[in-house]
Amino acid sequence: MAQKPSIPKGTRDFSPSEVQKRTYIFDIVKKHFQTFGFQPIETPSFENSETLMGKYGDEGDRLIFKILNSGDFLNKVDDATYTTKNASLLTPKISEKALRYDLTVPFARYVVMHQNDIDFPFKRYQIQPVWRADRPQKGRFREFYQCDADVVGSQSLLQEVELVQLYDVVFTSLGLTGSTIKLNNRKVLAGIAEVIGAGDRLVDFTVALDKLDKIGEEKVKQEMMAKGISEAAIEKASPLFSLSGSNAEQLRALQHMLSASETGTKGVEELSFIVKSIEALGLQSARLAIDVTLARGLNYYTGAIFEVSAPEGVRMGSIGGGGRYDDLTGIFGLKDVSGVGISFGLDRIYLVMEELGLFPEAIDRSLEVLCINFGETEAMAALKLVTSLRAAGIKADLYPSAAKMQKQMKYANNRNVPFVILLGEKELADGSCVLKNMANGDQKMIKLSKADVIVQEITSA
RNA sequence: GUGGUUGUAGCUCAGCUGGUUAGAGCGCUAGAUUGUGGUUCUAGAGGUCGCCGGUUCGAAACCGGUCUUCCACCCCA
Repeated sequence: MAQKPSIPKGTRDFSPSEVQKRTYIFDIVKKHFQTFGFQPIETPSFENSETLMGKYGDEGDRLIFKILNSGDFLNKVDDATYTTKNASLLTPKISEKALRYDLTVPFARYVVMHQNDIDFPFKRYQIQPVWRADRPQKGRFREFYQCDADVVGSQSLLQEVELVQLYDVVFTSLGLTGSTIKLNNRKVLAGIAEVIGAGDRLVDFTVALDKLDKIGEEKVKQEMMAKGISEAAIEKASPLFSLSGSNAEQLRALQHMLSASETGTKGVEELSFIVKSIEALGLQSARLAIDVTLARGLNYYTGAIFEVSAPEGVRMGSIGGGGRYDDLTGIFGLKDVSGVGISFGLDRIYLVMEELGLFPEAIDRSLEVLCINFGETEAMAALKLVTSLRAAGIKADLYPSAAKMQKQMKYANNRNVPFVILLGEKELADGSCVLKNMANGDQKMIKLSKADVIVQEITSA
């Protein structure tokens, strides 16, 4: 007896209607990337391990899927290394390649390798799957698509402004109105840490601060304390916990608080520029909100930080994020190339849209008309008709065998086909066919010579 | 990586403190209906109870392991 097949945890199969819906999202996103002047690139599914390892922190290294070397790979390991059973020592000896963990690091590698062929500023977009050996949860998979748009080679803050616009346009097009684009700046965070005297604890400070909306003020303070941040420093930072009001009000408060910090002041200026520009330009449906508690990975961001949260009432983590990184290509030896990018969490966007019922109803209409098969001679005539309908761009098909009519009709019904054509002995005799509207049951007799009338009926429905 | 949770028919799930041949709804197949689907009625097919091992006269149920699902943490899209 064959074993029941299965797929690895955290991976998914996509059925026809799911693929259709995903394609719908992809197409909208791509369309807007292109209207903003971004160009597509693709990179390999797997990279050399050195390219990826150490770029995402220890946690990241653990989550990278390593690919075992081919051949008799254990033979090449010396006994000493082998017997230590130390994964971090042994892994580099038996694995030289790893699956892509995100699109940003491979992109940095790409820019460095192709720097002579690229005209800067380079605006590229990339939509490809990435893999993480994470433990799956809702909206969290081990294989998922990332969808990034980055600009490298320009320090202008106008790029940040445009990326906010891009988020707005894409989410509006998808019908995901009412999403909030949260904005922060790494320099502001650094400034705060500096002013309160916890400059050396920047990462611990921001990681804790990032959890404010989730675990509350008290627990954040506890966590900061546990990480060794002094009580006095936490006391100085406490105005942050109750920072509220409009973007302008928050900016004023930050400006005041950070006046002693050069970095912090610079950060506030950058935030102000983006906020004012967006106010002047206007957004279609999204809201831009300053959120000083927004931290994100922190690993390579140096300026603006973005994060998009799903519309109110949907339980889902962020559906997009990004930021400014001043020295991403530096790790591969190319200095002074500033970049800024955003990412769309397509799998999560899909889940949110499904939950809110935002996909167009006709999206999985894979067939617009089905011809019933009445037998050899009728089928020939039907196929001729189907051919001309297809030439006119109609998704048409002929049932392949002269099965019972009930069966054929049921098939049409299950496939959600809006029209059925009946071309049997009677119709063939006077050169016509019957076009049946499956939604209301109406039937029309139409001459076979007038295929354009049939096309008209189908497309206008 | 830590703690918890889930797994029974194609799908959604019942199945009592262990006790005959494991059930329902939906779906599927066939018929009522020899040129008409979505409604109705009738009949039928379909399950080594996730997998491996253990306890027991007897396990879907109890125990151990493993895989999977979902959740919280870590981290993140």
